[in-house]
Amino acid sequence: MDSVNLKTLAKKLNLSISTVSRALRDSHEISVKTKQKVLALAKALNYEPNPYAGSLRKQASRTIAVVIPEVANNFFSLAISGIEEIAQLKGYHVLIYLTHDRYDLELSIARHLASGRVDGILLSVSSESNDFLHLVELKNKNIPMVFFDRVCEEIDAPKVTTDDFESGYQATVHLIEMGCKSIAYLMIAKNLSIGQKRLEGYKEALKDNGHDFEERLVINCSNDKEVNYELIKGVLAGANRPDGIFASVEHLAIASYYACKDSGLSIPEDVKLVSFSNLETAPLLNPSLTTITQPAYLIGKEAATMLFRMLEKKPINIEDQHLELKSMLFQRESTA
Amino acid sequence: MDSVNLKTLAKKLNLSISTVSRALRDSHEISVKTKQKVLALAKALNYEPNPYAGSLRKQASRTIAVVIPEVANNFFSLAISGIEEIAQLKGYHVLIYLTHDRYDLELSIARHLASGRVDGILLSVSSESNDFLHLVELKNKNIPMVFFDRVCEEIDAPKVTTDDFESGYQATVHLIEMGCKSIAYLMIAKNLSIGQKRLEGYKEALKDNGHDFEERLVINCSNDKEVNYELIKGVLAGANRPDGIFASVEHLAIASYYACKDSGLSIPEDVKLVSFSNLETAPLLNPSLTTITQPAYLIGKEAATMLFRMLEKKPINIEDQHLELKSMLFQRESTA
DNA sequence: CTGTTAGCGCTTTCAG
DNA sequence: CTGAAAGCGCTAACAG
Repeated sequence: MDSVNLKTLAKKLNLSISTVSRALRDSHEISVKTKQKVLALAKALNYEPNPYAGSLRKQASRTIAVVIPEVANNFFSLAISGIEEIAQLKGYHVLIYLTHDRYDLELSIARHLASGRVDGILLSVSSESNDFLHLVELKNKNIPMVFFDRVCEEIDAPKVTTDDFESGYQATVHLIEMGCKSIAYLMIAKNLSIGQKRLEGYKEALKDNGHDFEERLVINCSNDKEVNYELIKGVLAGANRPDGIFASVEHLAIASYYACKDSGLSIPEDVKLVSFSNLETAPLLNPSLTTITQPAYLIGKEAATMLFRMLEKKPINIEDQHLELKSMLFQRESTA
Repeated sequence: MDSVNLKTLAKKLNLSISTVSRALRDSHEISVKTKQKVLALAKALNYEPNPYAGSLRKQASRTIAVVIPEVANNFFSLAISGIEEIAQLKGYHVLIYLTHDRYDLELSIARHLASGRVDGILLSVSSESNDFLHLVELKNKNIPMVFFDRVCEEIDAPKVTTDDFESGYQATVHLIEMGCKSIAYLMIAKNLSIGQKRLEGYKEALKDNGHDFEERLVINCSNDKEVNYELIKGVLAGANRPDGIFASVEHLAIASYYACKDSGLSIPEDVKLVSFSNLETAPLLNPSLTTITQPAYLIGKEAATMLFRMLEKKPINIEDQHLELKSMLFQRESTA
């Protein structure tokens, strides 16, 4: 209860609360002398305005929410870095919410965020969410929202992603160039846009290179790493096993790695592996691994920047409604 | 301005605001009938209480702050996961602040947090901070605070870390057992407790195994990866270059990796490398790398649990004032 | 240039 | 069991 507030300052200076308030906000209708006195005392007493009083009064919290499936994943870690940097620059605070890819959590978080706790939201949808009414509701509350990476196509809001189609295409071409005849595509939860887009790139690349598309080579993976491991092992055990694997996300590459190893297959001799991965060190640690690296940090920054444009009521160009940033094919050595 | 609040509900139900408020908090002095009516309407209208009004009134925000050097680092990502999980369980919100290892940022963040924005703080100090007055001030404000990983020894607050001495010892013994005669220790910014503790373990292990400690083999590294790279290259170029490297943090291992490569030295033939790393995949990707993995997720959980004990005014056992969790030496193959 | 006052949405005495 | 009223700390009309 020793907290110093406007009242404390006002009393000590024999001024009214409003004068002190205005002095601190450097209002032009306060004399320089008074301002100095107020500032001096405020500094001396380490005055820090109560953020919640301000938020209540102004109906704005200078806080944004970042809602993501998980953070123990290089992509999201880097994205958060980018987001936090922009937020700090703008004087905003960042709340983190993890959905663990669970629909129920995403739902309750979304519901809660309608309370006015935040001025804006950066969201990457969870893989379990088929239904997105909760997001529509949020949008209807007029809370600015930007999707990043795992976007919700059905909602009209700015989106920032990688060039998923293009990089799916590149990855596949890469495997074909390495001599693969039969390439498996490991797909992340199939209601995610990224999995779909990358799949389309994969298909197109096959077509353009005279390879037949085979349904059996599209492996629908889940969030359960054990299950995925078994699934991949099954694929590798089959009669006409693939000689190339394209993992659409990092943890599927890891599962593939184990699956190959435990099946007595070596990478890249028996099976060539290319994967999305934001682990910059992966190809360093293992030259035989080709990765597609997303500009995660940049994606975070761009998404945040977009959100702040909305918060500042600045217009957003139509071509920026869906920003697609280029990913990079990272290949340490040619392993022909 | 379409937000539904207590007034809205009260009006529609011909009840007073206070009755509605009490009904929603399930107060025993409200009739079951009224409660049901209120709850029903609240649900129908998607009522969400304004968090800032509550925080202002109750002088408590159900929010904690996590202040860390960076998030694009597996240790902190995992720690955040642990923290967030506990927080969500307790119905708390999590604010993230990154210091980028800069003292000035840590200072201004600490200052701000004295405003009452959060009920408690989880902090990992930045490597640039020699001075910790700002943290003392925070403590004097009686804001519960728990240090994790990079702790501040000088402040009397609960701490959660790994067994840094022990694992420094283990890592060194490991290198000695691999046959190293001359082991370099790459130390992170020297005012960090973790670097010191690990160094002590290193020294002790040398002593216990009849190796002389050489000052020149303790390399004081910085936060600048380029600089570290050059530093390590210099060490490797010297006349009596080390045949073993113990990297006290992950990014120093990566720098070593590059430095060895570019010096024409191979790992582990010429130089054995052991490093702290929370990249579970590192030894998988490269079997020659031995890592010490911290239980990052657990550290986050324990630190958060401790903080909530403080928030709930529960006593903390003296032996828990500094929790040291065991790290694991992760070694894929014996590379003798 | 400064002060008075109302009110943001909520909880919580205090009255009935 | 329900209502009236005060007040958390701050901002912003409105007065002077």
